[in-house]
Amino acid sequence: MNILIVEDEKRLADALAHILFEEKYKVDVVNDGAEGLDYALSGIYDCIILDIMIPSMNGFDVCLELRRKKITTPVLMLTAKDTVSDKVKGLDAGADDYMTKPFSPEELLARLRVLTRRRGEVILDEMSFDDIVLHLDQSKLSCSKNLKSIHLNFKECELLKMFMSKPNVIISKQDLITRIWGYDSDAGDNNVEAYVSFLRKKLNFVESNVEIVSLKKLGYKLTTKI
Amino acid sequence: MNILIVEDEKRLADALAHILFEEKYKVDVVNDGAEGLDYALSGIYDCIILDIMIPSMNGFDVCLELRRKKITTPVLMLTAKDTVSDKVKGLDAGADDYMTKPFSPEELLARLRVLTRRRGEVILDEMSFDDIVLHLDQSKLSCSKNLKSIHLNFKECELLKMFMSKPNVIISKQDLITRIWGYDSDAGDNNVEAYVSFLRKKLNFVESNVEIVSLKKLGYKLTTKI
DNA sequence: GGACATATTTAAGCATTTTTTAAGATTTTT
DNA sequence: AAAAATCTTAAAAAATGCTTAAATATGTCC
Repeated sequence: MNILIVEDEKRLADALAHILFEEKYKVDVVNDGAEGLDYALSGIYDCIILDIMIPSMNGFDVCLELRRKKITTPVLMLTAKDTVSDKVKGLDAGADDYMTKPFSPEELLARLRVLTRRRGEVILDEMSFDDIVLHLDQSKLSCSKNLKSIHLNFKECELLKMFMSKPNVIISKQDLITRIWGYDSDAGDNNVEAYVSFLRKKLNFVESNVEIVSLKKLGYKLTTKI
Repeated sequence: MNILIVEDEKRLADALAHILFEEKYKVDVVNDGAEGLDYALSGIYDCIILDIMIPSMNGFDVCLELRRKKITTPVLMLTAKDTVSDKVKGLDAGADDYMTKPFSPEELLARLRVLTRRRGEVILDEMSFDDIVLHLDQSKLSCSKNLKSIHLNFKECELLKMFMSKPNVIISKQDLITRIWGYDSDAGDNNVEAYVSFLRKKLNFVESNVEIVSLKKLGYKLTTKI
């Protein structure tokens, strides 16, 4: 899970990053509005925590511009501006939630969970596609036809999660690397290839009807056989 | 826009209903948890405003049960319970937002707009012209008349993208080379010709009404036959 | 701290697909 | 009809991807 923090108060930003890191999020921190917009436009984040009063471009405008460019990444505004009219302005600029400082870390984490969970897979910590079910809480892949199941390790699980969140859509290796290994990792295509190979073996083991198809130069997609 | 209010304080419920009615929402009001769950299970609402301390079944349980039954209608919890742990409990029970009483109607309306505007709606990554559709997220060309479709490889896709972004306009081979092969590549006209030939074969395969016409010495353009 | 299990990365050889090349056929222009 | 441009295709070359096994790294238990 990748989070972008756009916040110019360094101490707060660091504290936030630390809290999120403890919760296993991957975190990028940026101290300036225009730069934040740049990062956010990459579309690789699962959520953006956005301050309003920041250098070079304010949070409202960053958010408006993001939405204008069709980036739908959830935005949580976190700011000292606590009047009702600021809240309305922020939410109407396209933010998905609005919290005022000082804030409770517990509440922030809960609201972050809301923004990063997908509709429909709220309580049951699992995703499904065709005949496979990915049990996120147990790191387990199973096939609903024959009830076979097998344990996935962390990276396999992340990878399958990405595929299952966009079935039938091509996802590039670079996307997978930045989302799973991190944008600054030195993992290469072969890392992805190796893990895809592991996953295929496990899809095979549970005798699923689902497969990972590769498209040269483009990436991979999850589809059903036949 | 249909809103369900589950709230046992009649006066508050009425006031809320009135505010929402003014904003052109259609509103149903229910005063009891179990009944609220029943209504909510219908799935017809665009948002549910849910109190926690209500007769017969509390709001947390209503929400949990809704999610367990795969109802993804957005839930906004509106309650006097204002501790952080209540907020966390509510949000983790599947609520999408949590407001405490007393509340500002303006803020409530803004948060309601957030929940009812369609976020995360799939942005179709595709272009179309006449009867063909280029699915960029699947690298696939299809014909809307007969639903035939065929996979395109990387360069074919780039090429067709260029043509479709400027239908009926002549694009020179040199332009195509610099855009697709790169300004410093040593690809020649024949490379373009070969790929145009591949694309024509595929346009043919899907029985499209669209063709790539070549104009000697000038380049190519995408047009409709007949 | 060491021994073990598990997870991740790396590397190499092989398989497959894409891309380029080139040569003969076809079309258009002069 | 000759010349130039373009089309089409096969097959050669290059790039990309697959799959392993072995090498590292990480974590856990005693």
